[in-house]
Amino acid sequence: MPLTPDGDLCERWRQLMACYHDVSCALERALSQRHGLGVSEFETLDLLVKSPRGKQFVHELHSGLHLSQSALSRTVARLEKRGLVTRAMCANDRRAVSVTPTEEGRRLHAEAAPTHTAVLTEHLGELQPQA
Amino acid sequence: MPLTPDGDLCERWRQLMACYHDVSCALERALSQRHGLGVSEFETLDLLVKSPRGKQFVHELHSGLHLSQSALSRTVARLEKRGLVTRAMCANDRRAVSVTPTEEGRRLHAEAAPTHTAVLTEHLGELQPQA
DNA sequence: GGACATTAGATGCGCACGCATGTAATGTCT
DNA sequence: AGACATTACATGCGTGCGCATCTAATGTCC
Repeated sequence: MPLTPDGDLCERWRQLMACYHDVSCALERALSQRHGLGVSEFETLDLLVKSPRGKQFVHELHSGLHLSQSALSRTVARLEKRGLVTRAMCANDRRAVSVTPTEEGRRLHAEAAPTHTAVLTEHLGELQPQA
Repeated sequence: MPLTPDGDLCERWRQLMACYHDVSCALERALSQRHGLGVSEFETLDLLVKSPRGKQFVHELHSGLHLSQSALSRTVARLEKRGLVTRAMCANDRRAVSVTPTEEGRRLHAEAAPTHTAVLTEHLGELQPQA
């Protein structure tokens, strides 16, 4: 039984949901238990660490994450409170806030990334990459 | 750019998330605005209406929905409060609770189903049904 | 039949989310 | 420059979720 049998839309949606929830829950559990990070927090940290400039404005992060603006704002606040990122006002545009990962943030990300990959491999690996 | 380029796992996960959130949010908005139903509520109602016996036990619904047992319990409670389903104790096993859609529930489902299909078609239709 | 495990469902609790709104800074238009 | 719209972010609020736990009923084993 293929992952996307071509069948009706409803069936595709069902399978998409099933797959998403499976991976999503597994990620949440693994990241949370082993590193004390929620999925949103990890994804945010991930974007920051992989950013070329080493930092991102909040609205830049917003376009790369599936989070409402308010949720993102609070996620960054949580990360800052835990010392994983710092927030700084931008000089050019004093409305903008740039977010920079701290050393601790980079360390935790490096620690959690393998967990992230492992879960993805386990839950998304064998599921026919295509075909 | 194919939906699932075979690329690395991370990219597939990103696309899966993007697709899921897109459809999920669109569904939530449409069902909520036009029919006052959340996605979980619609899915629950949908399972009930399409059930051969015309009713389902809560734990049967549980295996067909991506909801925790507690979330499902509350979802059914919400549906009952709005008169869309009725809960009844099972005679054979007095722990079990069977859930039956009311006429109003069936009516609302019939009304909302086209919305559901429309959103799915719009957001999941053109996305290469397969390869 | 009595002790213990298991199953079905409900509920207390804390949390992350989205929506609406608030605040402040910037852009635009005349 | 002054009025108004827009952008960037924070925050009050309500809601749905998962986890842990509780109650009650059923199953199991001696």
